[in-house]
Amino acid sequence: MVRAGLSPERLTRAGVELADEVGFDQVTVSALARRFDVKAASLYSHLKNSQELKTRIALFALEELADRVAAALAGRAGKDALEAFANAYRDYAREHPGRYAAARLRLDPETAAASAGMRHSQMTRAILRGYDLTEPDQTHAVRMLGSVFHGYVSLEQAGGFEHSAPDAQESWVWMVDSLDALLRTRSTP
Amino acid sequence: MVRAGLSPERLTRAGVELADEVGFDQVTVSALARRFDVKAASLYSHLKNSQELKTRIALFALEELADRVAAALAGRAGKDALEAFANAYRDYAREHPGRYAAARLRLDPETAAASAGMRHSQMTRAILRGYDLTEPDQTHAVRMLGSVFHGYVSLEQAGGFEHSAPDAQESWVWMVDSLDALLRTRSTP
DNA sequence: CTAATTTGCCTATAGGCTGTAGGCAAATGC
DNA sequence: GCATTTGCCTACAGCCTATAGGCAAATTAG
Repeated sequence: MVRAGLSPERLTRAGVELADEVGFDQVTVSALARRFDVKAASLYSHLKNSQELKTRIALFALEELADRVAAALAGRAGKDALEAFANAYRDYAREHPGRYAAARLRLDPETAAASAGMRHSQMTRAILRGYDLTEPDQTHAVRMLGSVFHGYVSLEQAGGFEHSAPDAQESWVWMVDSLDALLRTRSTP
Repeated sequence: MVRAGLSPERLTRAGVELADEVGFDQVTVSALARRFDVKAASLYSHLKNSQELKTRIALFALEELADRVAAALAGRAGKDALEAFANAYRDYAREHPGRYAAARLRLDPETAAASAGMRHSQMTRAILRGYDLTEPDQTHAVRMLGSVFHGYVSLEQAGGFEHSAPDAQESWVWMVDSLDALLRTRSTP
């Protein structure tokens, strides 16, 4: 009986791919075991439980998304940075719907603190440096950007803009434009 | 053996309450049966399957939320209407997290068409009458408002603003203010 | 008012997922 | 080569969805 060569890392990787294929909430220990042609019970030597699997996938997605956003932001400022940030976010969600859903998993405080979550908020704040906002406006703006991008991507993924004109892409551009204008209005140079 | 007096309507009502108590995705046929002190199999005379239960709860929530928003909007216009709309939305999510989650369930096209979903987009458009937007800006604005309100409420519910100052309420007011300013900027009287 | 029918909830059952316990064989170390 | 460790296995228990068929309560008909 040849061994499958399981490990937490390989299981996480496969879980990440499974999430994109069948949806994050369809990721189960059973389905993952089938993918390795192994019995479900065997996975419990490598994973404490299914929650740990989901958390690992979420952490992977948060990290990957942060990397992408960081790459997109490199060398950009102002509206350019805002657009790059917005598009990195939306593109990731479109390319990897399961990973994006995973990234929204609610983590327990200590896991969240050790996650790439901090990088995300730091990068959002970095964008706002181009707009000269002072506290508490900066925090308000961070929350607003997070809300609008997440909200849009989430509604788009749910098919909310599918059967109506104009194209979702147009609204996205309009929205990012509008946010840029708004932030410039709020800036105190 | 005294009968429990089940019906699709009573089951839906109880499901709605269960959703707020334990979370929408913890609503199961089994849990609902326990609540009526009845075996799970008995519910299948009244419900086709668990999907139907969830859909019914979603439709109830959409309707109830639309009613609330309609009441909040009555007699208001402009920024006043925008604030009322925003608050009706957020308050509902805070008071009834399970119902709010249910309202976000993806419905199949024909069910969606027969739902209160249309009322929601019509009411959003009604608010924008106060800002003299022309197409396609109006559609873009409808999508943006939907995104930002849903996004904020969703992040707030996920605890995203819990451990940081200032209070989530302050950011909300700031955001609604900003959206009003933005829409006025975009208006073409 | 009783008898027939319908309706409502039951038990039994099957299949899927999570998770634990204990077993055997492959890999590793001495 | 032999002992130990490791990895995946079977078996099982508990909970969930869903179907089939049964019996008794409620309703309708004569």
